[in-house]
Amino acid sequence: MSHNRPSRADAVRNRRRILEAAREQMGSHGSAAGMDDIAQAAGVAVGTLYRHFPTKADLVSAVIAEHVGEVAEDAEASLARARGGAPAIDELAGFLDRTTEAIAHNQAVKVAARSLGVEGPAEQPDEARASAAVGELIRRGQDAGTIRGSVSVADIYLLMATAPTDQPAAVRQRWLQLVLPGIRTGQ
Amino acid sequence: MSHNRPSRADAVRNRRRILEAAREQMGSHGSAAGMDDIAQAAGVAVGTLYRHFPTKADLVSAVIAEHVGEVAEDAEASLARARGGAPAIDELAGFLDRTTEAIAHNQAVKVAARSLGVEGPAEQPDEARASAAVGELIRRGQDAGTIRGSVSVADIYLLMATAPTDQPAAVRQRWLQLVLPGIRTGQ
Amino acid sequence: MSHNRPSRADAVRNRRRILEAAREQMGSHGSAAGMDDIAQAAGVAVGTLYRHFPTKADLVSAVIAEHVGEVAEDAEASLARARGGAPAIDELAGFLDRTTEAIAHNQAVKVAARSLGVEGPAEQPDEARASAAVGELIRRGQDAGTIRGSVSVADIYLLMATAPTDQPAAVRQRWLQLVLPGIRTGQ
Amino acid sequence: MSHNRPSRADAVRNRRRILEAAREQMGSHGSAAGMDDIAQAAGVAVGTLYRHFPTKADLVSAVIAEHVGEVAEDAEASLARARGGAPAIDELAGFLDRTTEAIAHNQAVKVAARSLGVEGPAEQPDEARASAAVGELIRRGQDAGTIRGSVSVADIYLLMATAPTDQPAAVRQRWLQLVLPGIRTGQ
DNA sequence: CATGAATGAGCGTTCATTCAT
DNA sequence: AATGAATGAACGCTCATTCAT
Repeated sequence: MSHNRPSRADAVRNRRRILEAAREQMGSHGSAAGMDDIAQAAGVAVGTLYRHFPTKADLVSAVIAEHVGEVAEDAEASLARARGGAPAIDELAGFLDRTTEAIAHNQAVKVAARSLGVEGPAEQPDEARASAAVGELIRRGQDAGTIRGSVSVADIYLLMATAPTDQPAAVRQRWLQLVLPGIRTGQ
Repeated sequence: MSHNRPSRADAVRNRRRILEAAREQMGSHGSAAGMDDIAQAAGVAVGTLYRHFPTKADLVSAVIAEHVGEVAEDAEASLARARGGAPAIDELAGFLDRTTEAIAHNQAVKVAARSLGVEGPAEQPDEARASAAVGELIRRGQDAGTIRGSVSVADIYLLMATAPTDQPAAVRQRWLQLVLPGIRTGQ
Repeated sequence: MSHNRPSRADAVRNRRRILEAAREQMGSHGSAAGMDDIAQAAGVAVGTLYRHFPTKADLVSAVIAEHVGEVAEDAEASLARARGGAPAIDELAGFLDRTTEAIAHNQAVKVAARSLGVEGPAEQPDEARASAAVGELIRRGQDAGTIRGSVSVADIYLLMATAPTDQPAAVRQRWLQLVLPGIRTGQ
Repeated sequence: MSHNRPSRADAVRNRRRILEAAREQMGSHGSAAGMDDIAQAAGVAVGTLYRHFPTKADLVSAVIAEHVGEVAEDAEASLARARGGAPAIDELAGFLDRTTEAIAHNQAVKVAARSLGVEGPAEQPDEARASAAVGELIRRGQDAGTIRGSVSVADIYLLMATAPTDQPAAVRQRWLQLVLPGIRTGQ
C-alpha cells in the first residue's frame, strides 16, 4: 500500500496535459479559447476535460492559479536577492520587468496578473506568498530610502495589471521607465 | 413612380443613428455588443447596418474614431487653457484624468484610447489634431521646466491605453498619482 | 400596397414547415425530439428554427397549441351534431374516442391533451373554444338525463389526459368502455 | 494472499444498495436519474453499477420489479381481508386507491405500474402473485354481484397504468370516482 | 470483482454574416 | 437603398457507456 490509489497516475498526467494545453491555448487566444480545442490540444476528449474542470471558469481559474504561483516564485527569488544585499528597488523593478515580459508572451498570465489583489484576503496561498515577498521588498527599499513611502503592494499589482503587454518590447520598456519614478525616490 | 426612394439624407441619418446606437451598446457591453442589438437600438435592420459597415470590425473602428474626436477636443481645450497661461503640466494631468474617467464610464472609449498611436502616421485627422495639441502641451511644459524632457506624445497615449479603467475611482486616482512622477519633473 | 410586408410569404411557409416537422418529430419521439433534427426535417437551418421559436419550450408550446386547436374543432363539430339532434352522450363518447385515437398516433397530441385545463383561466383561445363546446355537450346530456350530474369539463380533460394512448387499439377501446360508465347514467 | 477478495456476500449487498439508491433517485427524478448519481448515492463506483446492471434499462427494470413485488403484497393483503369477509369491491377500490397514491409519491412506481400485464405471460413471479390475488378479488366480487362480469385483471392493471398520478390529490380522488362505476355494478 | 477516469455523440443555444425580396 | 429571414459553424456542457488499472 505504498501509494494512495491505483491508476491515479494517468489521471494526474491528463490533468497536467489539460492544464498545459489550456495554458497554451489561452496563451494565444486568451480565455476565448474553446473547451473542445483545449481538449483536443491535450489529446483527451471533452468529457475528460470536464471531469477535471467542471466549468470553463474552473479551468481558467486553474490556469491563473498556476501563473500566480510563478509570479510568487519570482517575487520570492527577488526578495532572496534583496536579503542577500541587492538593492531592493532594483529587484522590484526587475520583478516588474520580468512579470510584464511574461505576460507579453502569454495572454493567460495577464488575466492572472489582473486577478491579483482583487479577491478577499489571500484566498490563494500563492497570492499570499507573492504579497508577502513583494511587501518585504517594498519595506526594504523604503528603509533604504530608495522606494517612496507611499508605495504599497497593491500599487505593484496595479502596475502589473496595467502593463502594455500587447505592445512591442520597446513600448513595454518605455512604459517601465515611465512608471518607475512613481515608485522610486529621487529625481 | 410615386414611392419614395431613400434619399442620400436618409442614408446619412441612418449612419448617424447606427453609430449612436453602437456607441451606446458598446459603451455598456464593450465590443461584445451584438450586431442585431445595435441594429435594433438604431431602429434599422441588420442589413442596413451591414451596408454602412460591412464588418463588425468596421463598426467598431468607426465608434473608436468618434471617441478619438472627443479626445482631440479635450486635448485642444487643454492646450487653449495652457496658451492662456495655465500650467501645462496641470493641463496634461487634467487631460489624462478626464480621459481616464471617460473610459471608465464607457467601454468603447477604452478601445478607442488603445488604438491611439498604433496605426501608421496620422491615418485619422482627429488623431492628428489630438497629437498636435498634446504635443504642444508637452513642449510648453518642457519649456517651463515642469515636464520631463523625455516625455513624448506616444507616452501619453501609452498611459491612456493602460489606465485601470475597470477599477473603482479610488484605484484610478491612485494610478494617476503613481504615474505622474514619470511625466513631471522634480521630486 | 396591397399586402403588409414583402417577402413574408417565405417566412410564413418556413414557419409552417417547421411546425409540421416538429409535429412529426415530436409525434414519434415526444418532446425529446432534437432541435437540429426538427430543423433538418423542415429543410431549414437551426438558426431559422430559433428565429421562429426562440426556445425549445416555445416550439413545444406551439405544437401543443395546434393540437389544442384540432381538439377544439372536434369538440365543436360534436356539439353541432348534438344541437342537430344527435344524443349528447354519444357525441361526448365519440369525442373522447377520437381524441384518444389521435393521441395514440401522435405523441405530441398527448402532451397537448395533458396541458388542457391546467393553466390559468382560458389562456389559450382554442382551449376556451374546446371548453365551451364540451361544456355545452355535457349540459345537454345532463338535461337529457344521459350524463351524470357530477360530470364536469375538467373530468373530460382528465380522461383525455389519462387515456392509455401507448397501448394497442383493443386496449384503448376497452379503456373507453371501462371509463364511460362514470360519465353516463343508468346501469 | 492476505488481501480480501470481495465475497459473494459483498456483491449481494452492493446490489441491494444500488437498487435502494436507484429507487430513491428514480422516485424523485423518474428514469431521468443519472447513472453516476445513482452510483454515488449507493456508495459504489459506476463500474460496479454496470457490473450488476449492464444497461440503464436493466436497472430500471429491476426497480420496477421491486415495486411490482410491493403491489403484489398489497393485492394479497386485500384478498386476505376479502376472504375474511370484507366486501371484495371495497378491497379492490382500496387497492386501486393505495396503488395510485403510492405512484403519486414515487415516480418509479409509475413506470412499474405501467409495465404490469405488458410482458409475456407471467415473466415475473411477483406479477403472477399480484395477478392471482387481484383475479380472485374480482371473482369474489363478481360472485357477490358487486363487480361487473366483464372486469378482468388486465382492466385493473390498465387503470393503475393510467391513473393521473402527477396531479393533486383531489384530482386523483375524483379520477377514482370517475372510474369506479366501470368496475362496480349498479348505478 | 471494484474502481473511476475516459470517451464522444449529442444537446440547446448564439451570432456574425449573406441574400432574396 | 432597406429589409429581415436564413445560414451554419461554434460554443459550453451532459451523460450512458467502456475499459485500463
